[in-house]
Amino acid sequence: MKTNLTPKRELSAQIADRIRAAIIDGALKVDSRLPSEAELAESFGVSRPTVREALKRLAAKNLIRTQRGATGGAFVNRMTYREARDDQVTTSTLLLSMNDVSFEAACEARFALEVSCIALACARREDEDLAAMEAELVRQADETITDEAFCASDVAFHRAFVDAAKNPVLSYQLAGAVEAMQPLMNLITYTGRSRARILRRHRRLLTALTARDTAAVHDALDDLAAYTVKIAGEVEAAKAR
Amino acid sequence: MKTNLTPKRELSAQIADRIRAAIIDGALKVDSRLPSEAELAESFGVSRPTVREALKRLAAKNLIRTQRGATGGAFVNRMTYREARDDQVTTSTLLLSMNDVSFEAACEARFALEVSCIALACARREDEDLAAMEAELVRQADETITDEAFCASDVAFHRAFVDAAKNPVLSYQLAGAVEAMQPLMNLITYTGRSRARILRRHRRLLTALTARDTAAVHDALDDLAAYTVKIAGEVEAAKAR
DNA sequence: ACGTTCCCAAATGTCATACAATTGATCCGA
DNA sequence: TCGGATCAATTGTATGACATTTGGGAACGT
Repeated sequence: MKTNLTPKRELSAQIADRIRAAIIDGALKVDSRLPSEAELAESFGVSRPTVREALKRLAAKNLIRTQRGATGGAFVNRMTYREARDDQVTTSTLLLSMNDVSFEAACEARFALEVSCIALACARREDEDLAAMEAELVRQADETITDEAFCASDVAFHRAFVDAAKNPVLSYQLAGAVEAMQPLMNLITYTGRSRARILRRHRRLLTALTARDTAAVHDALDDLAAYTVKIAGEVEAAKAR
Repeated sequence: MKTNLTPKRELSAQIADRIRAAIIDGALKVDSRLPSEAELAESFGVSRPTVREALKRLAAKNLIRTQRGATGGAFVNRMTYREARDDQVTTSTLLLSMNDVSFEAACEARFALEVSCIALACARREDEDLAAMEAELVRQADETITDEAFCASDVAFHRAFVDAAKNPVLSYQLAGAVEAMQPLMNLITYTGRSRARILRRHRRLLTALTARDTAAVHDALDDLAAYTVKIAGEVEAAKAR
């Protein structure tokens, strides 16, 4: 972590890269303390503000946390599923909103990914998973909730389905894909009829999952994907008028 | 973006949050220029180093880019698939390495996710996709390459398969899952026999994709997943001795 | 000997200022 | 008109100082 810094790129970026590399290859272990800012500044031959900029870059990525006081300093942060997921959601959301990805493409990816946990979910789902999904269906049946609340419940329903696969890595990956879609889904106005149809398909999915019937879950998901794209198209057509 | 800053949290973090929120909700559009550091410092009532720490936090997340010179400044960055993917790979890699995720769980998630592009890949694969995969098989057949090179080619083969689905959102999501596994895969020593068996399964997958036979691709993937877990178990058992 | 209080040292957080480096724009001259 | 020197704006870096937080230890009293 001590080779010379080139004057080409920003020093703070190079220093951040060095420290990140040290964390990734295990030279700096979780919860270990980095040298103080003054020591880092001297060892890299730069000023303290430059070191601080480097540390802020790492803090922004949740790689380190800082603590003030006598025994304070910068510590290697244990990456949690929660932090990683939140990060991925905002990144995915921005990616979709900034690159005018078509609703169809995003929707296609989202439902395709969800297919990947069908087999595992059917094999491992427990009563509490079914209960969580059922609770969301109750919410969705309430016709007085807003479109945003309906969408949020939709997302929660699908996340509960994903969690039923009982694989945290899979949950983490899929949470990003599913939640990143929500802003796009929120653009859709849900009529009473479309809500009823979505609810019916959700119900069908839950029933199939309860029966551990992978083929039926697959059908329900495909059906839901097709209907989602369909009403998105209708909304867009209506907006064009 | 101008409400008062509380003295509780670090000022640079609060400022970064404000600007990030402005970007996410669209108040700051892609490629638009932020006020100069001096102007931001004055408008937030803080010093320039503090503003710079905030900007570095945003730069670390690829939300902005900075440019020196007369017409320079900080600009809202268009999030690219490439940047988002690289980010996700390092995050996923750290997540796996720091939380002692079992090889089985990670492997299960990885292959489950790959299943999601079978249908699309079979429907849309073009000759160039097949050629890219074939090229990797040639590399893997070379018995003189290192284990690391073999793993890298393995990853490239699967990425080519994913790309055949012709959905950038899907490619982005799966690239993270597939590439994040590479460090774990690198721990495995590939004997001549296991390489031959992996190669045979890869060949089988490619043949099925060429024929657009979804069921056969599915079988090949399942077979590959099972074999990967099996040799990982053997390697671990060997290490235990 | 024990507990409480107070003070201090170490570290991060913030500020002010200055200078260096870069880069597009402008002006001027041939 | 074109080319080049100059300029001004902006970010990058350095220096030094002070504020704030926080744990630990010394001093003190009981």
